[in-house]
Amino acid sequence: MQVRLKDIAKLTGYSITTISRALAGYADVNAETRAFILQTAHQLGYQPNGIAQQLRQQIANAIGLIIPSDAHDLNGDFFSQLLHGISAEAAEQHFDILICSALPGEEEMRAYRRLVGGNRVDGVILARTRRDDPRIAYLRAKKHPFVVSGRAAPNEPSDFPYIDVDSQAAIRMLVAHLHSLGHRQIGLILPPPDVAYTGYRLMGYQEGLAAAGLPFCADYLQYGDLARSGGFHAAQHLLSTQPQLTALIACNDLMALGAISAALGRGLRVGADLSIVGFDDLPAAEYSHPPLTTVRQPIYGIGRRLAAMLIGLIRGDQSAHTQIILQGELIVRASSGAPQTR
Amino acid sequence: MQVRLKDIAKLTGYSITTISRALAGYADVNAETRAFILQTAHQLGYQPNGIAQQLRQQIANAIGLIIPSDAHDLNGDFFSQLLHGISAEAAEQHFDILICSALPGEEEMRAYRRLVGGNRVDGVILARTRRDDPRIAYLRAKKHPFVVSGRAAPNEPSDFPYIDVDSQAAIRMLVAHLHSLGHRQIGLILPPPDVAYTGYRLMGYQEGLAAAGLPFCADYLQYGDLARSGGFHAAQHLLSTQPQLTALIACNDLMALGAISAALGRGLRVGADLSIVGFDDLPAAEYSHPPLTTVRQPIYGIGRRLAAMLIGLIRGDQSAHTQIILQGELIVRASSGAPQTR
DNA sequence: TAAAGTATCCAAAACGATTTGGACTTACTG
DNA sequence: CAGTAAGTCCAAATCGTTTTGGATACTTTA
Repeated sequence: MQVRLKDIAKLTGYSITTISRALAGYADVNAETRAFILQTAHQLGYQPNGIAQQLRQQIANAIGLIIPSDAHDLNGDFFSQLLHGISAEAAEQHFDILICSALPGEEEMRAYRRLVGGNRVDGVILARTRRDDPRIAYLRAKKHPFVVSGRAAPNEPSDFPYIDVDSQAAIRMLVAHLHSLGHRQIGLILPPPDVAYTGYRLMGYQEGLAAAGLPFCADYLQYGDLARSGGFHAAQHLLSTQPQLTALIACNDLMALGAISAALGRGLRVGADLSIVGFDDLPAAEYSHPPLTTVRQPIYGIGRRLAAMLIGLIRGDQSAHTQIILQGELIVRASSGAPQTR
Repeated sequence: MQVRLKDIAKLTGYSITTISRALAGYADVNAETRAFILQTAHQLGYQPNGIAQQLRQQIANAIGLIIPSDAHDLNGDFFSQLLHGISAEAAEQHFDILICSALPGEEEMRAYRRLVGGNRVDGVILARTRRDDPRIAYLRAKKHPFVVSGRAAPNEPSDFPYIDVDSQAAIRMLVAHLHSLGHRQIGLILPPPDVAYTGYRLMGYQEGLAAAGLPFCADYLQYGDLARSGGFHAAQHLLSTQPQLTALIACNDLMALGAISAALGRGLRVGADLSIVGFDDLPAAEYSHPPLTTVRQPIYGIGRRLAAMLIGLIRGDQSAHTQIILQGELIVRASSGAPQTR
């Protein structure tokens, strides 16, 4: 069934060693012999057994990605773009990606132990850092290569390689943008409190208000679940309890899209009666109605760079142990405009 | 560093065999001995080397998924929902998912050979079947377990296990829906011709027209790339060359969303001046403006069932070799309405 | 009391590759 | 012509498990 080195050896009359070395391109094999062996191998459709290679070489040529499966739809576009970037880079470097989804908590840690402790992957990419993240503690203790999409929360040490967007500055930028349009009452829809970057975004909001000389009001805050529905409900609540708001900042695009739905549902003209801005610049942002003002985060590129960093670490390149903070880019579209009183 | 059976053996004084059998729960190990071994193993943080287990047991406990990476964003929600379903089921059955992205063509086939021929996965899930799909030919020849999301094209044999939605009937349903609202000029935005299901959707359209007593007009057809931009451009073209159209059927939701953008951009009121319907019922459909009339396809559930089928096949359960065709569910929302002349 | 059974344990052989450390020829060098 | 170098090849060890086929000692049975 499966062709092994042994079969080629038997057929050609050479030893397994020679077959292996011929295929691997070592110089101590006669050119004719190698040609003969290569031809036979090809004829038999030989494909090395990856598992055996991995065992012998002690490398899996795979990186692990454990997806928090609580998100109803994995946060759709964000994850799929990140994954796309990761897998593109991994493919180029001949790495596979081992994915497994698990609920945060004990099940998730079991998955990490199986993949990491079980030597099934050479490194891991972590996404959606949480506060006091047990995964990071585990990987750090294991001294297993890993890179993270997103720093640790503000008051925690980020002593690991990561790529993150300066969301603090980005939110400041959004506040400034809205302030410059004339907005004075700006609400904020935050990610869940246990998400690591929530702190940065809240700080950015407060700094932005301060810079604009606007007061901070805790009633203008709402937490959402990062999905459309979370944004929808948060906006519903804010708009009914704080009708003086003329603008909403949602901490990601999906929640912004949900907020737009809520606003339209209440008969508000988004971009005029109410401005709504997001964060991510998902493909959906450009095609929403109205198109969404947001901060662009190069998710695909981040995925690629994360994979490249991780593979560098796996290969022992210590210079890959870096911490990168990217600046987001403000993308102004029609969902934000000067406030109008009807 | 890494704890092996040998280490536990040395520490406890028992043989590797006994350690292995104790951990595996065999009856020929004394209860006290087992307790002692288990405790020591736990103390050392023993985690079996998955690679070695795989080699010895000749199973990888992993299923493969090769993503066509041509799609700019992997078709975002669709893939991420499918993946979510697959990984949820796989996780429950203790299978991992090996993902690798590759451009359709030679690179893709290399990836298949590496994963399948290299014994790195026990089975493969195929998505986005294409006409005359070389991947299917390869897997069939290898007699490697695989399941497919989507049948082969209409004129090709579908002699493999799959799950598909009866998109022919679904498109008929959409045509009937639009016809019942009063539409007589209905355009169609199709997937690329090499996609296997394109044929079914076109047939459904033609049958729907026939059932409604409407003539078929080839000028009412446009091909898109399954992404928002494809729908946008296809709609642009149709609306400018065939201004008599009062309704557009897009063969997936993303293209429908793109088409809505195009229509709104031309100042049309979607659901009144122009009705637009889609296919999939992605999360985005519910939150679009106007909300999208579409046919629901249980993507997450399909992912789960595909994974369950595949794992059944891997375990040798021949009853898992089935072909399932699901009926879509018409979801009427505001993007379709009676045609109005302005 | 011999035979048969039971309870525990283990050495060695897999799984399929890579790599080490030579062996054996033949050709070159001083 | 002895000694060294170069060119080919290969047996065996190794990676970390699981499993086979006993071995050994102690109990029970006839």
